[in-house]
Amino acid sequence: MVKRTAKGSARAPRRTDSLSRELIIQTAIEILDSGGEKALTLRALTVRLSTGYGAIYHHVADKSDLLATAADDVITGVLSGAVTDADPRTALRRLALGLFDAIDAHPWVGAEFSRQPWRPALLDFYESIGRLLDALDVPEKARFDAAGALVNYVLGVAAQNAANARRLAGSDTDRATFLQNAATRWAQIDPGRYPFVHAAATHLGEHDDREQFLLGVDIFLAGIATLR
Amino acid sequence: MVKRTAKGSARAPRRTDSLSRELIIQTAIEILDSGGEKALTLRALTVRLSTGYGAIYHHVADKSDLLATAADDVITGVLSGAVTDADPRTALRRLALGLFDAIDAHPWVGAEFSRQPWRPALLDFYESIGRLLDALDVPEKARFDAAGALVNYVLGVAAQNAANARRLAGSDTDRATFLQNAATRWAQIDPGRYPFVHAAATHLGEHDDREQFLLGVDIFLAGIATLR
DNA sequence: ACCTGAACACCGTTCAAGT
DNA sequence: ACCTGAACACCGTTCAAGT
Repeated sequence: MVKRTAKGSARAPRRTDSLSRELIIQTAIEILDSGGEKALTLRALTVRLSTGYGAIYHHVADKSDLLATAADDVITGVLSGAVTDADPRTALRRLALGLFDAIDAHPWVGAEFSRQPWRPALLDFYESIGRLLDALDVPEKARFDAAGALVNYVLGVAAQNAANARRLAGSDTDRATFLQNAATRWAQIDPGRYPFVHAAATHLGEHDDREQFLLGVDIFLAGIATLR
Repeated sequence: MVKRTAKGSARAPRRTDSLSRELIIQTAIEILDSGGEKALTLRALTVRLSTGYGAIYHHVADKSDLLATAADDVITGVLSGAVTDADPRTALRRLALGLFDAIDAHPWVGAEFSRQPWRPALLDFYESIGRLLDALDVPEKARFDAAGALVNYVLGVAAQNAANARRLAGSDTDRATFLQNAATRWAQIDPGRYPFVHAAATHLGEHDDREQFLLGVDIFLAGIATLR
């Protein structure tokens, strides 16, 4: 016997969509995207969903479950869109760039996967890398280690992006002035003791994170070619 | 007028070394090494040093200052010991391995530097890398990006080591059974859909983190050689 | 089954008060 | 100057109680 909604029409019928795991996770993603990892608190979630703590814990094991699932959700679509019909080198670059862009747009995802690189959501990523290395004639044993190294590189960049985003979210300076500050600080470094670091400060202002990332991937691919 | 210590001899003269920034940081390092990042709380520090909160905040700005300085302290000696008289390739491998071993011994240091890769304590590291790339005839512009990529790789591995250590510290399973569990979980992955990942599970048990790290460095150096 | 919200056991940090 | 420790403003998580 389903009860009729006897009081459903009192007041403006506040949408009746009850709480669900999916809704909680989507809301968490919104909070994370707009305010960063620090902004996602259970309190913030209860307010945004106008519910209580217990309601959330009924659908979600704990906060780390919430964060991990949110990260999975963001990354899943990105990786499924990867096309692998191009030549292996191009496909690998595309794959790495796809992950870079997704993490660049959602830095908290980078922090999460750098903590938990073995999440099932990354399975397709590993599998694609492995197959592409195969296509590049990398021997089986080396393929495993090479894939690991490449993933470490990608997630290393991811973690740094996340750290940068956290720093920017904390202060009220924007990216440009942040880089400016960093550049001037680096420029003050003693050129006698640290000639390379001092010279590097020159390039800091004009450098593009995405391009630098891609150059790293290229170095990697060139190195992998020697394993054949 | 310096007061004479009139009551200094009452009871066993409990060593008179008063609190200092250095003592606080050394104690923090001990706590971090034995219990991981989670174990370092202000409470734990006050107990271990038998003092109050204010005493600590008198010598240290806040907890992140404490963590950063502790990480600096651990890494400083390691990098100053690096010898650079070997051929550049060997020296680079040695440098990377030195950082790997230090972070392997103190995983929380890896987490910290992956969050703050521009700490002054890493200056010598960057400088050495830059000079060695110079010795390898890498053009100046590419040298900057190549150094960044290499650092990203090293710190990416560092972050993963830290994450693994955190996971092991949390559970009561040791490293061997942890790898065992991971291997069996990976082996259950559908070999039809994920042939590479499934095959990789075979190597998981016999693989050595340090060796895999070094192979990554070698791939990198081989790739860098093509930039000449 | 699904939800509420007070309560609990923690955090880092501050600050009036002591010596 | 250096230290004490109660107090504050937060956390994540639990759980008796409601529907």
